Amino acid sequence: MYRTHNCGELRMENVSNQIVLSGWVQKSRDLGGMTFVDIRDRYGITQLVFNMDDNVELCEKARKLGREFVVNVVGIVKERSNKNPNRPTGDIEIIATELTILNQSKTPPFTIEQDTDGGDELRMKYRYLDIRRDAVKNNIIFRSKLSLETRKYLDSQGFIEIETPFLIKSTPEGARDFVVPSRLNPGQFYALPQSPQTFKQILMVGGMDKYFQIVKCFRDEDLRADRQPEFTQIDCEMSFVTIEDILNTFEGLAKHLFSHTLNVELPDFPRMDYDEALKRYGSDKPDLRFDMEFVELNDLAKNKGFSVFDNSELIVGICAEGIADSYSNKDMKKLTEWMQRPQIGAKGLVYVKFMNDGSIKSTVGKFFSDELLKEWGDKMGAKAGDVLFILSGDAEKSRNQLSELRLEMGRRLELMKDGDYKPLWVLNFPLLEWDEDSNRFHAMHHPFTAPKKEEISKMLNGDHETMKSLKADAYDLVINGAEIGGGSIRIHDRELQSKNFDLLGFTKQEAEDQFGFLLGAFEYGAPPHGGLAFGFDRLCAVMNGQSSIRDFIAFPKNNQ
RNA sequence: GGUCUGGUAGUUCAGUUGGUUAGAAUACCUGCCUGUCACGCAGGGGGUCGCGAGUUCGAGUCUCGUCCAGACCGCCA
Repeated sequence: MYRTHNCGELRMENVSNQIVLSGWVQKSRDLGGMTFVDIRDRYGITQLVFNMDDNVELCEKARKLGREFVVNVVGIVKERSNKNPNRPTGDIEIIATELTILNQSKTPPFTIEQDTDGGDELRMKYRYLDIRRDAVKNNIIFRSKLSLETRKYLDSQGFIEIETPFLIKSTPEGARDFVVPSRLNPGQFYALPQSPQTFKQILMVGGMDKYFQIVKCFRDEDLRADRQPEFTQIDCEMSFVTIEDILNTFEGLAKHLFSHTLNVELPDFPRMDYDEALKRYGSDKPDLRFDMEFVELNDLAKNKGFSVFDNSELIVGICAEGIADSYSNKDMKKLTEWMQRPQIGAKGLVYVKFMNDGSIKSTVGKFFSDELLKEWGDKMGAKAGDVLFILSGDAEKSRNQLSELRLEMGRRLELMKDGDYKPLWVLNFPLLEWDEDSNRFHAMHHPFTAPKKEEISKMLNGDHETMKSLKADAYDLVINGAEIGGGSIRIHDRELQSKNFDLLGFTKQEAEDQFGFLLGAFEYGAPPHGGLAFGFDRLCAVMNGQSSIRDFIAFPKNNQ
């Protein structure tokens, strides 16, 4: 009648017409011959009822069950009769003949239920109790399924899973390394890999054309809700491929995973240039579950006598639908203050309300005529009832700030719906990023990323400004505004790689010391190659509509 | 490293302009009830208000310091 479950609180087995249940029970009440034992929602039934009938001894035992016990119950299953027609049916009744208490439990510090009353700190301290909760357990089961499906798909595509070392030589740039003292070389340290990047490139030189690994990576940086210092990547690399091959292969992986774990069939992923993403959404990882695109107003708002706008590099806005009448002046003031918090740092927030009665209210109403404001509205697709939010100033800053506002309005207007998945490839990232503080270039992706083919000559001969504009064959997969993965075509030529290290401020000696093994490998006919890595924890979280990755990790790190 | 928010019963929280013996819900214990399903009823135990100093006749409440937690920024090639 019931199959055996290995992965639940209750293990059910048929034993000669009897059923044996093992697991945790939570509460019980002696009901004079019948004991009700609540368990957590599972198997689609709301609870099990252990019917002890007139077995006084069992009743006494069951009665003593306090908050959490591990029990073995032997009994016969029957569908519950339900005398109250208003109550839902489907409960299962067990006519119990034996009840063995396998172990007892102290009163748990928080309720072990779907909606627990435990705070984060408490749940982490008693993670072994927390994991018993379906909310966490199902996540961890999902994670297992996801890694299994990843291996199935990549195997079907001819990929080979290869392990790379964890105790390695430290590499500079990027995040801080975790270090491990070396016994054989006192005073020296191993580093833990921030990613298997160089190893997988060496595997390409070694002819392992399609490599993958589900691998732990380590970065000694502060935590976030979607960031842990040790995290898991689906790390991949392929030889003799174009960007198109890589995108198609891993779009295929993403589709396979959605299809085989969530039963969601994703349409082909749209693609967008990095530059376009910034222009339209102010972000290199736009959340496409809702529109609210940026509209630039320089031509309609600049040099019309409002000095703040006149002195701005960019005037850009978004249109939030249907809130003109519901957002009071006070709400607007609060929103402005929210934008002015140091974390966002907007100087101010201009709004134009198109009221439902046809009137227009705006913070800049005395500088611009209603006709002109109407023109802005038309350009931005505003209807009666909508509000324009406008920022101005430095182009990059304004776009960043407006992007935060866009997401906030998306949250407030509940435009990000559960079960809605909007993937996006963001393409053609810049190769280099100028860092004002250290007065040098950083690799936007990493130092092994290749410039686009047509940029190579510029890269070899160009001046400083040219370097800033170089584009790379680098790409990110974004789903619902979360960066799920990224990768690039790599440099496979020793000279070009040396030039790149040079641009990044490495001396010849440093490059040789740090990456000599890779440069050396390139001299033996390194094939053109490229790849990418998916953030496994984030993928789990995004697929389940959760913003924190913590509950997909059995033993997440606490903040120090 | 920075900004902000918080720390009160096992737990989640409330606590007014500083003013009797610091409350609620839930959990826990005892008894009653028994076809319940957030069962119900009656009773009970449980708090160094994070820690330290200060102001005051009087501090959970105000000030300073400190510790811890969380969010965000920095950081995350």
